[in-house]
Amino acid sequence: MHGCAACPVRIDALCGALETPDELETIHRLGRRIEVSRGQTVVWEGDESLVVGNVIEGLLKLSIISANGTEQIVGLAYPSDFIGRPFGANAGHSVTALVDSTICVFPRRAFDAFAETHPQLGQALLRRTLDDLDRARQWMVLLARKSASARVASLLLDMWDRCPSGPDRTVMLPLSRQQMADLLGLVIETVSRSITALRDKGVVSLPGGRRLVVEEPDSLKAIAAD
Amino acid sequence: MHGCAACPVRIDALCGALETPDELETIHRLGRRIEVSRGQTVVWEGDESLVVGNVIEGLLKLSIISANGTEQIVGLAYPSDFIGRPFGANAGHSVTALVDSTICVFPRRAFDAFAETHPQLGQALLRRTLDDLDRARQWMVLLARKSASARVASLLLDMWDRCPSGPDRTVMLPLSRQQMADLLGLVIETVSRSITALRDKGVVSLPGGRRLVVEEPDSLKAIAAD
DNA sequence: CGCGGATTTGACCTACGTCAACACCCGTGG
DNA sequence: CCACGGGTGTTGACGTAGGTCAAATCCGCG
Repeated sequence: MHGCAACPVRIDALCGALETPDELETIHRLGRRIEVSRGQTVVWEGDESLVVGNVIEGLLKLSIISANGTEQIVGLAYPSDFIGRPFGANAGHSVTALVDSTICVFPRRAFDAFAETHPQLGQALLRRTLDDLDRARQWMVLLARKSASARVASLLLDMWDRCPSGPDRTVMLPLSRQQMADLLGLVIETVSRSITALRDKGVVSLPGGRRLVVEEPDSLKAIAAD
Repeated sequence: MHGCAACPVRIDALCGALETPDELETIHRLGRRIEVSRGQTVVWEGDESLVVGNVIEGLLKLSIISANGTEQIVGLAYPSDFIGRPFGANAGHSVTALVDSTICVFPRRAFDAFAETHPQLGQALLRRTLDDLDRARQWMVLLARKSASARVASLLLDMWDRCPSGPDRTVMLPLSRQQMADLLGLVIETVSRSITALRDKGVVSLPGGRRLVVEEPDSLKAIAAD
């Protein structure tokens, strides 16, 4: 028993769309809560997605290896986000844990069948996917048009409001410089230089250990805008 | 009467998911076939999408104006593609005709209601949206990692198999250099230079008037790969 | 203390952007 | 028939943001 009733993301995640005790019971029996450790991959680019599921805790990356060998991170999955590729098509990207995470997985075929017979769930997944698409397109603008410093500033702002942060304006950055670079379409040195430039301007400070303090949110927003 | 039965894209478009005569009749009464001329916008970025619909004939762009004023094309809509943003959220991008086109539009609210009561349609839209998302992420890799010439080569290949082309390897390019630049995250001069470089290498030839002949498909593919 | 990975810093180079001419294509009108 | 003009595309000269390569420096951990 993993207790959907006690699931910390039930309301926000896809399952929140299910209402009758009957439905909940069925999906409950389908799902299995698993722990994935940092670096572990749960879906491989190009393979049929064997599982789909919800992120309960942690952070995963969605990534594609480009022809020239560099990795591009095409999305992040935070708690309550849905991962995997339902309905037949092969996964367009890998899904890998960036930090130790716990996810609730369903066998893909069983999930497909369940979704087809429970319109509520299909509906909810559709809305979620439309939102993901909007976000992906917004990110395309960043990749295509923004300067390195604007990209970095955008990312830091993103993480500031999506990541566990202290009461002061401190964020614990979950990404290495390399991962930021993979996400922003830059190289590691450029990310590093951009961040130190922000520090030198007093916009952020770096108390060490992947901690970041946003000293001047407005300046950061201005830089992020381009 | 605009005759869904005679619609050239009915099978491929979203409506292909509807099966009973009853459903078809209902959606038929909801839809209206309209002509949009080159340059005309049917959905505005940031506004609530008043209409959604299917492209019947022509080509539209999905675009976002970035903070610094440059336009980024985040997608193209070919015949049988779905356009507009159902379900509440404001449109993340504008939709504008690149050439004179004809589309079949539905009032957004009525479509939303119809989709919620007809799971078949919701299902079909979900599959389509998942595909769009995969494509958008693939495009992110191009924008983030590929060289200018690889981007241009990728685009030419894309258009070669999606656009009406002669029995020889001739394509009628539907995009101006500016539009290609907006799509590829480049400036117009760079696009122009890349294309002439391809011509000089004998990979393509340009018989004038926006026509393009792919002389060496394999070379073009190699360049597109990076 | 010493090791290995992550991050920073520096010197240098190049792909692409910028700015400015110029050429081409086509319809209009003298 | 040719002159003209505006939109679209090409070419050239030049500058720079960010990539590359290499060397410190930092930091957590046995």
